[in-house]
Amino acid sequence: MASVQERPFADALARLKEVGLRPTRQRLALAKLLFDKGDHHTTAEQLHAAARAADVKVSLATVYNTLHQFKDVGILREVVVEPGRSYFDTNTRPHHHFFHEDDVRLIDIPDEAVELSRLPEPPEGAEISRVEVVIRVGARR
Amino acid sequence: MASVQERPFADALARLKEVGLRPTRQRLALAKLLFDKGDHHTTAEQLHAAARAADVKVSLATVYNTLHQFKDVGILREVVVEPGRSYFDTNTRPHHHFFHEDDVRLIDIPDEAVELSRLPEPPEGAEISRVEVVIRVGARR
DNA sequence: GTGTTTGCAAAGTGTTTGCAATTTA
DNA sequence: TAAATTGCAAACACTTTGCAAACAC
Repeated sequence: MASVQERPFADALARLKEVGLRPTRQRLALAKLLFDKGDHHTTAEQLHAAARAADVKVSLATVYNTLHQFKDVGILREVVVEPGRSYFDTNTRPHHHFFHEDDVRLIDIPDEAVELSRLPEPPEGAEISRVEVVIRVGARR
Repeated sequence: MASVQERPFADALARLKEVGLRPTRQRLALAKLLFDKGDHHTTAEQLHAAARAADVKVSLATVYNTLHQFKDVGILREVVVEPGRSYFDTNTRPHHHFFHEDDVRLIDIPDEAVELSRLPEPPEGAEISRVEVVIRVGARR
């Protein structure tokens, strides 16, 4: 089966309204591309390409802005694993990642597949905002 | 006490010879700045500034090249936590990091302070090269 | 209408590279 | 002296920004 998500009719428009972003043509189109086909990871360039491929006219600048707005309202998560390139993850639930160093690609690890049985105290005056586990993998020699 | 490390008289020259890098004036100076004062994290800019401050003339390009050479021979580790900026860690032993999002700073977590009691199988045909845990922290509200 | 959003092109940041001059072995 | 390294400046990749035109409410 294709992409039945938690919310069966996950509607881009409703989602934008929910988070208080004006549903402009560009934002709607990008939201569709991002959220209508299951969890995945994208870079700005990739999303921009996907938009072009879908005959959606959006400037790269808008793609960047939109990705950050989506991140700011919490419907997207930014993952940094490579110098000079940001990945955005449509899965905002707690989970971790494989980073395949050969084909330069992120793969989700379900939260339950990782168990952190001991964590350090955060530094004085600080509190933990997120724990990220990245497992770097490469082709088996 | 100051910085008595594993190898008491950790000598920059010896270290470079060990890894097969010609001990040039620049590399020696950078190695001293990096390894003579205990484990820490630096960016290229920071190291360049430290060099200037110590009256060592090195170009930024050489700092970048040197950091990567040091990384390639395994005496430095690259840590990516922020888009658009690489940190280099003089601690190459297994360990993890706090990333303080307010003052944009890495803090070492000793390996024993984190216990990963369950790890997923790597994807088909791949093998794990490293497991990185980054605990993002912010000021307590 | 009014405030928001877009797209463009320009600017910005961190990093890499080509190459002649310099240094090291 | 042959090979490696440096520094400069130019090039790069990715990202952000300023601002006038277009759009949403």
